[in-house]
Amino acid sequence: MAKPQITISDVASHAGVSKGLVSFALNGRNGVAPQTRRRILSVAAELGWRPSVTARSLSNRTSLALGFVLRRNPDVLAADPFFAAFMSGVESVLAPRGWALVLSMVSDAESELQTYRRLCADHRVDGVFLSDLRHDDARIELLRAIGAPAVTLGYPEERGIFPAVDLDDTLGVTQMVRLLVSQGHRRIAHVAGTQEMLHGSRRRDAFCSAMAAAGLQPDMIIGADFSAAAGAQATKALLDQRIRPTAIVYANDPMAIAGLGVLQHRGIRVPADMSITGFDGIDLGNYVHPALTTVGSDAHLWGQSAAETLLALITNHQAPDLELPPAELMLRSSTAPPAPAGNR
Amino acid sequence: MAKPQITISDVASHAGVSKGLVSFALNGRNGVAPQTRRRILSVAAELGWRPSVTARSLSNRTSLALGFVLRRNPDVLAADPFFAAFMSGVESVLAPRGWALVLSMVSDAESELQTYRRLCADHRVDGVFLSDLRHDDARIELLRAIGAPAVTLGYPEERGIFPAVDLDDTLGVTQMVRLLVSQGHRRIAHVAGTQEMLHGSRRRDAFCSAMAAAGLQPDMIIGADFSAAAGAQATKALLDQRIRPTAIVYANDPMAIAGLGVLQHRGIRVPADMSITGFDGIDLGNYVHPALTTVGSDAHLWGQSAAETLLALITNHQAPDLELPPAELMLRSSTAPPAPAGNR
DNA sequence: CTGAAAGCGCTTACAG
DNA sequence: CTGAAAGCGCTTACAG
Repeated sequence: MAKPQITISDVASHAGVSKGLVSFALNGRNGVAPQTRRRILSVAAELGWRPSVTARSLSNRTSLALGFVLRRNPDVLAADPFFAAFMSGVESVLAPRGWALVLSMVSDAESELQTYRRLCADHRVDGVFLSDLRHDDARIELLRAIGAPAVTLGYPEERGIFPAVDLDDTLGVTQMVRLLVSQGHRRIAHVAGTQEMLHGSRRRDAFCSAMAAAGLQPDMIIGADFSAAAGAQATKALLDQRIRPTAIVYANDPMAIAGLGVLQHRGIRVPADMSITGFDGIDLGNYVHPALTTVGSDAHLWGQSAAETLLALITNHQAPDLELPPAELMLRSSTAPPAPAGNR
Repeated sequence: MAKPQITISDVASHAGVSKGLVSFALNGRNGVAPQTRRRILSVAAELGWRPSVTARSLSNRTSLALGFVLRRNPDVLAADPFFAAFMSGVESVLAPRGWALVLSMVSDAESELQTYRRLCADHRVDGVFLSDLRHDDARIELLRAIGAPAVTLGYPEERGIFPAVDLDDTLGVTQMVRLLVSQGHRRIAHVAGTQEMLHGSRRRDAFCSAMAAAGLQPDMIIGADFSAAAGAQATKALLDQRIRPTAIVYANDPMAIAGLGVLQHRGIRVPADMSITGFDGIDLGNYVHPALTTVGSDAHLWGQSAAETLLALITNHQAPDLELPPAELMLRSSTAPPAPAGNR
């Protein structure tokens, strides 16, 4: 990190021009003779000049970095495949352009807001990603007030403030219910995710609608929080009811896998005695037995699109909403027609 | 991100001193009368002054940020609980001090080196974490040449270049083997992790030593790469051998969970017919059936300690190696004495 | 099309 | 103990 750093002045003197011109050439601004520009650029390349990000930031009030702050229980996060894939998508657009990703992990709402505030006030980032949208999400108002560019993953309650990159997850729930209904299930339960989160309540609502559409009562819904522990708990509660469901639609895969563990523990065969479905399409779901039927979304693409949208917003001061292909049903082996009534 | 930013000059004029003095007061350098310092600090607080990170970086050649570059298959990463917990540990020391974490995800060795080089050359970070150490790890030499402060997770092959924060994982393997042996197992297999990685080969070596110590041949070792897919594959290979093991020690939890799926699929009862053990202590392991006996390490503490060590290295230009408490055996339900011979 | 100069907001010798 | 000034490495009006 020492190294006799070569600067714009070196390039300027070697090329026999002023620093200003070098800067113009570098940034592709017009007002530089094509020939001069070429000369400058080649000198810069020869010298191996890397313009200082810091110096540029100071003049520009720009940082060439994007921010991501994650408020999550580490256990839930660890089991969640979303972020690794999402971030590799983000990186795939940032790296080639020389941008960086600043990541923060926080545990509560207060430090989450604090972190966004700090990141922006310190000009550490030029824009931020907003994930895990919640009802009455305080982050939206904060960032609007600060005037920070942001992109939301999915639509927030109030649209139009920031561009959204959306990937529909309700269709998957609907398809799941239809699948189960078509297999003959009538008593279908739902183990819901955190209801403060938009995607938690959205999946639950989609479940209710789909049930209603099939003429069924969505009366077996248990609240959980996306964690494996809660998934197991909810499953036990469901099994202890007087009337058991014949199928369970979980709001994410880790809860489904934990539920599967409970079912196996109680000697309930999946899918013969009970059908289950997950949500997210995590890799491990492919390898449990039976392989988990789930809904998979392309998190890598999501990250890529969100990064592109945010970059566009930063440079153009506006960017359109983007609708990604909806999450797809991944039919595997964890559902089957319900056992004949006598078998229960 | 607009906001009429208040600067050191504002503070200086309000306090009736020069910018230099404000800077001295802020940075706790001596040469400032205690009373003056107090006045300056209180004016700064009143005005709500946040010294510009960028400006400071430019003068200082310092960035107040640490770098983490991750080279991983997103699928493997997603199933790995390590990084979420590790990073929350890192964050817990960075955030209070106003430092940030710059995260990169890359897929191959070349872009990994490239990323380290860029991060350091651009002064985007003041130091970096080195995880997933490999044999002949090119990153070590690169960072040594650059002169970048770095801390390694675990000891690299050549010690003493950078401080290491180590958490022994061989003891856990040894205990695992001893446990199985004490339960009567003799044919114990190992599904190994990526051998280019130090922790992959280290766990394998520990397995061999422990077997040898028990007077057993470590002749049932299958190579895998820490992914669930490879874990399933390896398990099938093991089952297709003429002589089957009675227990399988997996190098990580996702492989063990995938292996469990294969065993269940083939109707092999765990632990009655086959004992299995994992490694890492991921949350989900608690909820599969049977709950996975594994070895758990405190990744949060690891992150915290690594961050502290790296910060110390940056400010003091040296920091001692740190040895964390070894990973602990988490005894759950996936092992039992082998079935009587006739039962196979 | 090009140059000289001021400015971004800090830090740090150098004088006093 | 304190002030005035130069410097970090860029960018950007402003002149020509």
